[in-house]
Amino acid sequence: MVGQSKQNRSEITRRRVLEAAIDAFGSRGFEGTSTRELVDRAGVNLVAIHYHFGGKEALYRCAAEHIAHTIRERGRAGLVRARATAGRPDATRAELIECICELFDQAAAFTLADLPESWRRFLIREQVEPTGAFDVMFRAIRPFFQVASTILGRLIGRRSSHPEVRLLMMMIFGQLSVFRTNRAAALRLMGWRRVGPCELEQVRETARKYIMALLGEGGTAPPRAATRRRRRFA
Amino acid sequence: MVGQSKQNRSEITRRRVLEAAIDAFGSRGFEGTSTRELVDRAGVNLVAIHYHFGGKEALYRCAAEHIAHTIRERGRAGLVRARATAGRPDATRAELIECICELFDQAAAFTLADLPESWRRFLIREQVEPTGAFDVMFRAIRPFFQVASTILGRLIGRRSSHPEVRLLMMMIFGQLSVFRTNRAAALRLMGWRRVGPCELEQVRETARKYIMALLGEGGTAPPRAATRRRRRFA
DNA sequence: GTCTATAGTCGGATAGAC
DNA sequence: GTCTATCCGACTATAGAC
Repeated sequence: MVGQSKQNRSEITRRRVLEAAIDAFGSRGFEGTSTRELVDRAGVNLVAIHYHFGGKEALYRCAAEHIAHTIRERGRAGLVRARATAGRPDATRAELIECICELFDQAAAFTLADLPESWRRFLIREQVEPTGAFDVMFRAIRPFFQVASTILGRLIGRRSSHPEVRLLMMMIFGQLSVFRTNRAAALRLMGWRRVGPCELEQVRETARKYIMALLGEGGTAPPRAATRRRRRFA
Repeated sequence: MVGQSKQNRSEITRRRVLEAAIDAFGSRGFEGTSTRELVDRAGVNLVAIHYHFGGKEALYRCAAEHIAHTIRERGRAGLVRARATAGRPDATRAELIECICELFDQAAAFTLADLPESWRRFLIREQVEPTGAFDVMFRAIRPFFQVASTILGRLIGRRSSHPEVRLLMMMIFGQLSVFRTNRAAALRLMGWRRVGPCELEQVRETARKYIMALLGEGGTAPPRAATRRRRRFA
């Protein structure tokens, strides 16, 4: 029982440090974060970082791996569903469209709402100035883009690696991510105080409408299946 | 002559420090930048920062003001043209569409190509974690969005402050800015090495096409006036 | 495994000579 | 206006007690 408890304690310390690290690195960057502040927040001793991770830099890499792991876990189910549709040769156009809308819808929910603010900052930071940590996280995100380009490729009749497909994919993604990466400007211009459930819903509905338009399905856009989700406005 | 030369020298020092500051702050952030590194790059003495700006923090604010000033200068001409069209009650739909395309086209050229990489980072940093410096820069950017929402409002028949107009505007902007804010992922997914003139051209052409589609002008999209600009591919 | 104590480095800021 | 010299605080990392 004692040995078990000690192992757990070590694991708990690791976890606490890791979560405080993502939070702090995300908010103030690598240089802006001191290990003292970090261990204070985590409620562990100063040397815990060196003991458990080997140093500040190694901790940063572990933080990236933890984010990558979480993204993978969170996205797995949706990815499996999307791959199933994308791989079915007899999938109808309507099914493919619903599938791509659903995929971006989930991406929006995840990156704009579910993901904690500091995690979001961590990711953006690495996009703008990639260190080795970016590769680690990108490997977790890439499958989402791969299946998205497969579906979009089928919809516009080009192979998934065609520049036209990739541009379409990036630009649809941009329609969502602008509310994350240009958050300060977006909030001011939209007159929002934050990107909460109500705002997210507006973004999702609009994105869905625009995906249709970009795919040339302007007139036929059906409202999102009302049975699947009932979202309360905040 | 000597007095003149001294004044110039002072101005030159200020300018050198300011430019090195934007570069360094943009690349490594406020905390990640040391004043020693900064003055080395600028080729001035360590105390120049305190003498000319009053300290590291004050220098940061001045850097933001310098960026705001540059944006204003750079955007003035295009803004005047766009305002003229936007304010003309008899402007045709085709003219308004050309005007909004032109506006975003310029925004793309500016933010994706003309703006130095470190300036871009400075802006993104302030978007994600706004300090007082964001307000300074946003005041320079806002007029662009104001005229854009006026034009888009006329095109979709709503007042410029309507959420639908604002969402449309943000999402069109997102289509462009994704190549700046999610640059690391964008480069990998597009298979690009950088966002150079050739890549910019692809983004612009595609954005133009998609703006048409979002405005419901799918079938009638004319290619961009061929006489106005001949861009060499890199 | 966790702690205290401390080494060694580097940061921003200032005083005062020229 | 610009420089050198220096202060003092904060940082990461390590040694060694418990």
